[in-house]
This record gives sequence, structure tokens and C-alpha cells, in this order.
Amino acid sequence: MSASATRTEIVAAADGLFYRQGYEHTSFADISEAVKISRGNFYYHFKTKDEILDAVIVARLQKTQTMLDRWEKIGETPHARILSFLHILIANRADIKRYGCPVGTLTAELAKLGHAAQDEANKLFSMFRIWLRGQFDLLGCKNADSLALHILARSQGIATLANAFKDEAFIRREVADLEAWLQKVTDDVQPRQRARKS
Amino acid sequence: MSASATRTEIVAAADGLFYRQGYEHTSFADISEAVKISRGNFYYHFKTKDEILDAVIVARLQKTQTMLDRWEKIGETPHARILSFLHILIANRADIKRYGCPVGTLTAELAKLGHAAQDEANKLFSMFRIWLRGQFDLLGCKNADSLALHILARSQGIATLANAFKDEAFIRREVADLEAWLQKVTDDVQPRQRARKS
DNA sequence: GACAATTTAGGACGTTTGCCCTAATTCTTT
DNA sequence: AAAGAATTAGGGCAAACGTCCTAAATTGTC
Repeated sequence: MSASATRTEIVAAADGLFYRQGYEHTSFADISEAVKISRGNFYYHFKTKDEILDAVIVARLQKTQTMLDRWEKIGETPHARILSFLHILIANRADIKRYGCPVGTLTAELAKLGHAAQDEANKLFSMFRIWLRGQFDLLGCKNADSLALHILARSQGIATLANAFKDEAFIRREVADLEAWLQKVTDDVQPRQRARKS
Repeated sequence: MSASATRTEIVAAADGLFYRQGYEHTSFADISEAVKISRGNFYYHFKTKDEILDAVIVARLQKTQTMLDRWEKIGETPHARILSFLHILIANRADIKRYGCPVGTLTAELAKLGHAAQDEANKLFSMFRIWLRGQFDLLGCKNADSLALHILARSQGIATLANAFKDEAFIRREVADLEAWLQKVTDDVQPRQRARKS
């Protein structure tokens, strides 16, 4: 098999393992077993565990950017695009219930490890933050960055508690609450036609 | 030194290390070095690492219960007591910025490890959840449990993002937002005297 | 089909891990 | 002060860890 193909497989397997069982708890043996290659071959592609982590983060960043670009191209309103973001929680609810948010849990783990890659991992958060800020800007919000952080924080909280309590209904309830909040934010800056009266 | 005193010291040291660098990343050697005792003595008090974890969780549960009882005894209104809960975020902002929330990060780690103690650790969340639900009940809220989960989730989200972005101002902003939210919840069930007009 | 480069396999390294044992020390009781 | 119990020290164990090496297999090129 081509080198890049094997490399891609390794990164994909490592990505999943890091998500499901954590970075530190995942060993070289775990990954090479998942990809069904020998440790020697493994070492041929990545010299250190840190290198794999870097590659996984880069892959996640690319995947995230692709997703954001896709939402952008659909050409909907900023309001609708932010809803797309919120609905990740619904779409991934099964995984979130079991393993939490991939971004939040990784950054938390790396922060505790004092790992050199934590700045890189934080870029995942920043990517969402900047994108969300852009959407709120388009909406005409003055405090777009605060709103972006707010919606990010609430998403993280939802993931954390859904994971602890294994509660999908909670996710749905909180997402609905966030949707209402977003509607209110939108209405404040772009007053809609009132249905009747006045 | 008495056995219980040494044990208490071990638990306290392990508690701090588990919080600051994570459970798995903390070794027997780390703890025994922190308490300045030999590994043999260590083993005299705890046979396995899991036993230490259990003891740490029990200690945290007791400490939390004591705190909740204290808030209860002050005899303030439920509203004021919930504010006490919110202000933990402010009081512990420096640690939260560096290490995240002790409850959230531990439960997240144990969930990934598939550790047997995750149910025990989740009791920390449940303890807050039940207490908060009780306060919202006293306030006269119908959906007290949902409100409890909501405030818990937002607290978790605040801790996660404050940790990632190392941003204390963000904590203050979000706590203020939560205070406003709480005020609204309170007003909805216990209408205050309007200041003027009407 | 020969040759070189790329890719893979599998074992081995030194270290650290969680865990366990025994001997020495300290404390308590009489 | 002696005897017994409680506590501590320190070494040692097998297993797993991240890392590294060399030889075999595969691939591509002419």
C-alpha cells in the first residue's frame, strides 16, 4: 500500500482511539493493532506519539474547516448556519453520550498533561469561535465574540453532562433552549414582522 | 504518625494531583513523593490505585456535602443559595483556568478509561444536581430538575472554555449572564414588586 | 527480469508502571 | 524496660510503555 494511504489509516485509527479512550490511555500497540500493521511499520510513519497527535489534530482541523466551508456555501442565513452548528449535538448525540465532545475532552486532557500540543488542539476551539463570531457579525450583533463563546460554552456543557448522565433527552431539551436563545438574539438585531397586532 | 493522619495526607495529595494532572497520569511514585513517604508505606494504606481513587471521591463527596450543608444553614433564600453555587466559578477561577472543573474533568476522564469508579464520580454531579433541584423546588419551579441540569451544564461549559482560552474575564461575563437568567427564573415564579409604574 | 527505493515485519532496548514482600522502625501497653 | 502491635522503608517483581533497529517483503523503474 502507498505510504500516504497507510499514514491516513493510522491517523484515522488514532483519531478514533484518542476520542474514545483518551490520548494517554492509547498506546502504540493499540493503534497498530487497530490498523493491523506491525509496530515497526508504525514507527516508519511516526517516530513519536506526539507526532501522531499532531497529525490527528491537523486532520481534525481540516475536517472541521471543510464542514464550516460547506455550511458557508449552502448560502443560508447566518441564523440557519449557526443552527447547523447546534445540530451537531443532535447528530452526534450517541457518541457524545458515550465519549463527550471530541474537542472539549482532548483540550482538557492535554491541558492536564501539560502537553506541548495543547495550543494546536485549542485551534479547534478557535476555529469554531472565529466562525461563530463571523456569523454573529453578519447577523449584526455588536458583541459577536461574546456570543460565540457563549454558544460554544453551552455546547460544551451539554456534552459534558450528557456524557456524565448518559442522557439524550437532556441534549434535545438544551439544544431547543439554545435555539430559542438564538432566535431571540436574531430578533433583537433583525426585528421580524410581527404576526398580527400592531 | 497515626495511620488515619497519613491516610488523610495521602488522599489530600492524590486529590490535588488527580485534579492537576489527571488520574491516569498520576503514578504511585508521584503521590508518595508528594507526601514524602515510601512506596511501601503507601502500599500499607492503599493496595491499589483504584482504592485511592475511591477514597479521593469519597473525600470530595464529603467536602461537597459539607459545603452544601453550610449554604443551607445560612438560611438565605433559595435564590441566594443558588448564587452561592454560581460563585464557586468566581472563587475558583484561577484553578479552573488552569485545570478546569474538578468534577467535570474527572468524570470525563473516567468515562474514557471505562473505569469502574465512574458511577461513584458521577455522584458528585448528582449531589449538585439534587441540591440544585431542591432549591428550584423551593423557589416554586415546576421543572426544577431541568433547571438544575441547565445551570450545571452552563457551569461546566464555562469551566471548559475558561480552561481552553485561559480567560477569566469570560468567566465573570458568563456568571453575570447566569445571574440574570436566575433572576428571571425567580421573577417568573415569585413576581417581585415592580419598582414604579403599574 | 534485475535493481533500487519504498514499505513492512518483528523483535529488542531501557524505563516506568502498578503491585507486592520483608525487614526495620516507631508507638502503645504493661 | 520489655513485649507486642502498628507503621514505615526500600527493594524487587512481571508487565507494559515509548522508542529504536535490522532484515524481509513489496513496489516501481529500466
